[in-house]
Amino acid sequence: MPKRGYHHGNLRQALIDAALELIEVRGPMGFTLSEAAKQAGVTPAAVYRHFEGREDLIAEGALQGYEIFGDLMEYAYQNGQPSALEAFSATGRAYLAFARKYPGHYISMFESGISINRTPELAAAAARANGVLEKAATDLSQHIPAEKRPPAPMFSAHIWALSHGVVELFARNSPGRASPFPADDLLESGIGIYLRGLGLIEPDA
Amino acid sequence: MPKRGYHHGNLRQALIDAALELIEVRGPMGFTLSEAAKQAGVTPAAVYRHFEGREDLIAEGALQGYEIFGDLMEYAYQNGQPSALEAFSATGRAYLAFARKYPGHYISMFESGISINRTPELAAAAARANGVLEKAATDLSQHIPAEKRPPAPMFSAHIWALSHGVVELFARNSPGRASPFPADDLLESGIGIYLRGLGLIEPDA
DNA sequence: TGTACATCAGTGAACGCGCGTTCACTGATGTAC
DNA sequence: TGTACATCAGTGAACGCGCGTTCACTGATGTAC
Repeated sequence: MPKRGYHHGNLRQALIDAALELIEVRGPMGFTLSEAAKQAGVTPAAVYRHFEGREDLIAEGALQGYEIFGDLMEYAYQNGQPSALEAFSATGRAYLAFARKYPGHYISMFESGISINRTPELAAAAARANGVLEKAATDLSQHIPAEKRPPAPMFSAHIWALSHGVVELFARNSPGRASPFPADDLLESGIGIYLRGLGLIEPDA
Repeated sequence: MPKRGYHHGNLRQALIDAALELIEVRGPMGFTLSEAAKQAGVTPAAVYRHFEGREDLIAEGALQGYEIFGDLMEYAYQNGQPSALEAFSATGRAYLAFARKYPGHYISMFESGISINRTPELAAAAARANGVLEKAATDLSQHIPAEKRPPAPMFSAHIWALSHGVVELFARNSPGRASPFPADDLLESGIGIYLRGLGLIEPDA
């Protein structure tokens, strides 16, 4: 574990961090390699010592995002055990918390146009994160009477879509679009109503 | 109603159409004024006869989008009358149909970073579209026992978020992210479960 | 510990490119008489 | 109908800019002896 590397210390990570900050501020397309280099205190050409190019830099940010995301989801899932319901709810909250805390990562992952199949590592990291949500959904669906049970991937997709929509429309400050309610409340209550619709919590709770 | 205008005919609209097509293909930031001009068969400088600049061109596309969107939502709402439930469901379907049919408009409206308050016309058009969904939600909420009734704007926001999430994650071809189910089914079933959770449709329907 | 050498992270200049925007212009269309 | 003039939509050249990427280089760091 080197305290400081050759010249910069850890330029590779510094570039990724700079890129993520810029992506958060300028959007995925507004991000420029040159500006990231400048922000890391380095010439644009130096970037090519660590990355193949602009796209590669973004992809690396997305990869780290999926890893953090997967960790958070897994932790939330474990933490909610042994209650399937609590585990599921916790993953929903973790989703929003991640989007809040790591907006640059979130944008790189979901809005940058980077394909999930760009590299095997990226595909694997994304699959792992997705797997946690699906597992939580599967656990939960055991509690639904078989005849009225929707496929677990379907209601996992519902929750994912709801979460993503809340993030995009109400958690991020869409210019001029005021949130009618705090995003957390919106997601929490939305999931609550949805789960009631599945018969998983009491109708008059 | 001129058959053909001075030189081009109706360059203004041709530019908007070209911009919308490009935005659909290249994303909101990948869109360039020059390319739109070229696609309309005209010099980039000609754009400035009709628009103040690049942003103005995008904003005009967004405005037309909100107008079409508002019309569709209103039509769906009216068409579902007198059933509050049917009217509400129809607006949900209309949302997805709009995103499908007018992707360029959709992106200009929700993903381009154009502020809704850029011009009074834009703000008004957006407010009208939003108003239809809120009205449908309000109508519907009359059927919920008052003590367990969430505020109408809240559950309008839920449905909006769910719809938006489905569009972003599963209707648009996110690179490498395969949809587990057709988007329509996903939205329809999601809304169904949600409404059941509100006690608006029979629990064992 | 000291010296000679190898490594390689970062430099700085250069490139070709397409961008958004400006400007004086031109020439087709519309209008007055 | 024909002519002279006004309008103004679109042209084409030019601008300054920042971009991503390349390249030969340099000089600090690490290593062998």
